[in-house]
Amino acid sequence: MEIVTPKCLGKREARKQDRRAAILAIAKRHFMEQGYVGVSMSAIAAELGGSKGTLWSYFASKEELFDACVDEVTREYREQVMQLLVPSDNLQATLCAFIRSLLRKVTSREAIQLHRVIHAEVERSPEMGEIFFRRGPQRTRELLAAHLQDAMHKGQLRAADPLKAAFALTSLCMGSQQRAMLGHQFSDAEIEDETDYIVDLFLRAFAPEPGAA
Amino acid sequence: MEIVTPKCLGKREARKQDRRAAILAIAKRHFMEQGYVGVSMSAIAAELGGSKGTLWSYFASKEELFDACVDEVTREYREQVMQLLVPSDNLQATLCAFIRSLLRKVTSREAIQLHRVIHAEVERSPEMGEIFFRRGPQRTRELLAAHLQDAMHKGQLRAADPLKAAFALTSLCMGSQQRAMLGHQFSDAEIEDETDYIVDLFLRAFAPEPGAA
DNA sequence: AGAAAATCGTACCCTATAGTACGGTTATGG
DNA sequence: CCATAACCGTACTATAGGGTACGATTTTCT
Repeated sequence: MEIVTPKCLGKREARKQDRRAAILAIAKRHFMEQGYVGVSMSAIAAELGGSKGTLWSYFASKEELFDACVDEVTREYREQVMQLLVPSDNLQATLCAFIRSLLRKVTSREAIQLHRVIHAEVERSPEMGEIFFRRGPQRTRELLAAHLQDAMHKGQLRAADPLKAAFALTSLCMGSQQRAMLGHQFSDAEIEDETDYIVDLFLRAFAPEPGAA
Repeated sequence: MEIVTPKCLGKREARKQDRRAAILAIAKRHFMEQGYVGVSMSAIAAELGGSKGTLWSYFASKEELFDACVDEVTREYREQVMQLLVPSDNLQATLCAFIRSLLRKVTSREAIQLHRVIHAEVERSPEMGEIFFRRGPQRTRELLAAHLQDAMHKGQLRAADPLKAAFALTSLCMGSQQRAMLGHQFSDAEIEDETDYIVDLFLRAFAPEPGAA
């Protein structure tokens, strides 16, 4: 039976996995750069180097390949965004670092492309949007919320619903994302300015109330 | 009869304009609902009722027709959004009314579809995004900024760059738009809550400073 | 009425592209 | 060493869709 054999794969199996990964990598790049309709299976097969029959032996249709790509890209994206929050003892510094990273991330070319593709796909399968939202932006906000709640307990911020506060803080970055999605390229200086502005605004809005202990 | 015919067009010209408008109306609906690639010229011609030749006699290509549609839709959209700010003597009430309308607008089905289509088109013609941004969201912000500047002069808000403040206020609505673009349907109650939350947050962040005159 | 413009219906061309078929070839495993 | 699974190359099918051609017909202008 040998269930616990993580890798006692023969060369056959190994090669198949490599091949599948190679196909996914190529397809991912193409789909993210040119969208679903902009990419032909023939083009992918051509770059892959083999014959079209081989490609179809791994993915039975264009849709199946595309779905696999979206799965992987969203997973990677989420994992990257989740790492942006690095706690420190200074609240303002923590928030600045987080917002700076988040702004960089959401205005990056790859994020723009991913959002574009996702948005286009929500039409075809509406549940995908909800899935993406819950596993992407929502998780980030939950993580951030936990941190804000800490700060609230410490009296660094006024008491409030931490999830809504996190939603507000990240929403403040969405204006920039909108501009990015409409073609604007942000410079480092712009990111820096925007970061400071957002954090300052947030800290004012959630400043501890004078009367509180 | 001659009811002050602003345009002494013969029936020929009149009919041509009607026809053109009819084509645009049909094409607009199709493009907004199914995107550029999702619509075939044959389908538009079929719904129009005539022959394909006629369609091509009005618009020389699919791209030309599409561009005309985007022009019109963005113009309508902008005009509608520009009317959302109705000044009153109560700042909070004014902002609430504006934000409520804006949230409703940016989460509406038609706005979502428009943004989707625009986003998809930025790839093909990057300058379109910039044009849309300047004539759409940016104009709204300028209008709002003028109003905020008034409030700042009156001491209802602390002195600050009004355009950046307007950008922040509208950014706060973008989180909701993101959710809408990912498929979430907002209820009236959600809009109401979100409105109150955003305006409260904004007013806290831009509260007049204690030391000021 | 008669010329001119627009329209119609329909058949057609051309290209792109998803997906298939198949016979020959190479690598893998036992 | 041989059976077999994967692979290759290439040619092929089928369909969709943008765009054209053209003769017949209707509508409008003068």
